[in-house]
Amino acid sequence: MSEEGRKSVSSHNLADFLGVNAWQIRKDFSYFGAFGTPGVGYNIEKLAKQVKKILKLDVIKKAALVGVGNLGSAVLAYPGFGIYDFSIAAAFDSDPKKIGRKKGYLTIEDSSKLRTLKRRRISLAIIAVPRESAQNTADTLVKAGVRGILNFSPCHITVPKKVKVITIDIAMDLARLPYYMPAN
Amino acid sequence: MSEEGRKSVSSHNLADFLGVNAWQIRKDFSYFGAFGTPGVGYNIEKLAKQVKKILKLDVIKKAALVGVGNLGSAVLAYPGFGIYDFSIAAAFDSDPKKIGRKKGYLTIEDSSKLRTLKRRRISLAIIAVPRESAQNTADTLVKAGVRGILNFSPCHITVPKKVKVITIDIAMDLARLPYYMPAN
DNA sequence: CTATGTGAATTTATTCACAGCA
DNA sequence: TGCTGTGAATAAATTCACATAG
Repeated sequence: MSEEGRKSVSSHNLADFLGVNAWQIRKDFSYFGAFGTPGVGYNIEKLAKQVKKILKLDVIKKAALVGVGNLGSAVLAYPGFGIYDFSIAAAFDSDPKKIGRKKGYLTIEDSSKLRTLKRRRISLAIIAVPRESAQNTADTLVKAGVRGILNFSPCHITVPKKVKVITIDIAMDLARLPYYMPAN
Repeated sequence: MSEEGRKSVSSHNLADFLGVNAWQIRKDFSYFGAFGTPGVGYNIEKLAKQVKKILKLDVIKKAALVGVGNLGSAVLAYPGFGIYDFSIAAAFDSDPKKIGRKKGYLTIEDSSKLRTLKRRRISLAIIAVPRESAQNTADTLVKAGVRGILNFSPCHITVPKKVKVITIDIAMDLARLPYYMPAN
């Protein structure tokens, strides 16, 4: 909306877009303070800034990718990170044939260099390695100071409480569909 | 647990595993009926069957993949579908260089053949095409009788009410991490 | 003695309705 | 007049506590 030159948006606009009710939008915002203008709506720039702050997206974050196979390559090519002010700042693999190769704007590094992440102030990582190596990779990442992990392996990963893991299990997401599909 | 030869599991076991409370497990199950044995717990085979039924996972489902790029290839190689009794039964691409090529156990078909899905009784699809073609692909899938779509493009897809779409936005999932990470 | 299943109590979330500001 | 922000009312989910079954 901001890119389209719009200046303000009402709770009703937002509600329609998201498929919820207007009062729900207002009530939710109100828990974090009052940042709208009665009779007008919410200033779009200001609202975006507030929401980013609430979601802790107000500092630009760098993420490392571990595993540059098919899935990892797809992550590197993913066009959607910019909108959240994220960037993939490093890519690692353990395959000697890949190490040193360029992939987009990044050079693939040896997985044994993961410990440099702390020095480079990279605190997020994406795990796109085979299931067998997922837990090992996670352990190494935690030692390297990583505090948030996005895990694409279909397995449970154990980490210290200070670290947050979000696992994306493609099969499980596919399996959610039938529940919402009408019979026949 | 079943594969490990265990026969029964208590609400407390399950709760520990999932990180919730035992009464929550029992209450949730109770909404769908009573299928435990007091003093013993839940029969594992029976429970799995019940849960699959509740989640509409009791019939084996076939899914089609559209877009065999990096992400699509990763989906084909994904080892986790079996546990939900799912299989990828067809793969499509619009790139002439890919059509006809084998990819694992599947031969890549021309996207213009998507309409054969109805005849082949495939009612689920995974969209792994570039963002620009996502809506078009979805429209074609809906015409071909598909009722559930797993969308990997970072964009909103509009479909008739009878069709369920689940969108996985990798960037958004990554962006969820900072909220749960302690400061510094 | 152990573990389920469920009413009742409690807590939390949603919805309403409207006062008040631009 | 249009839209926000919020107390109050309603609805829903969670937690407790215990009767009951193996």
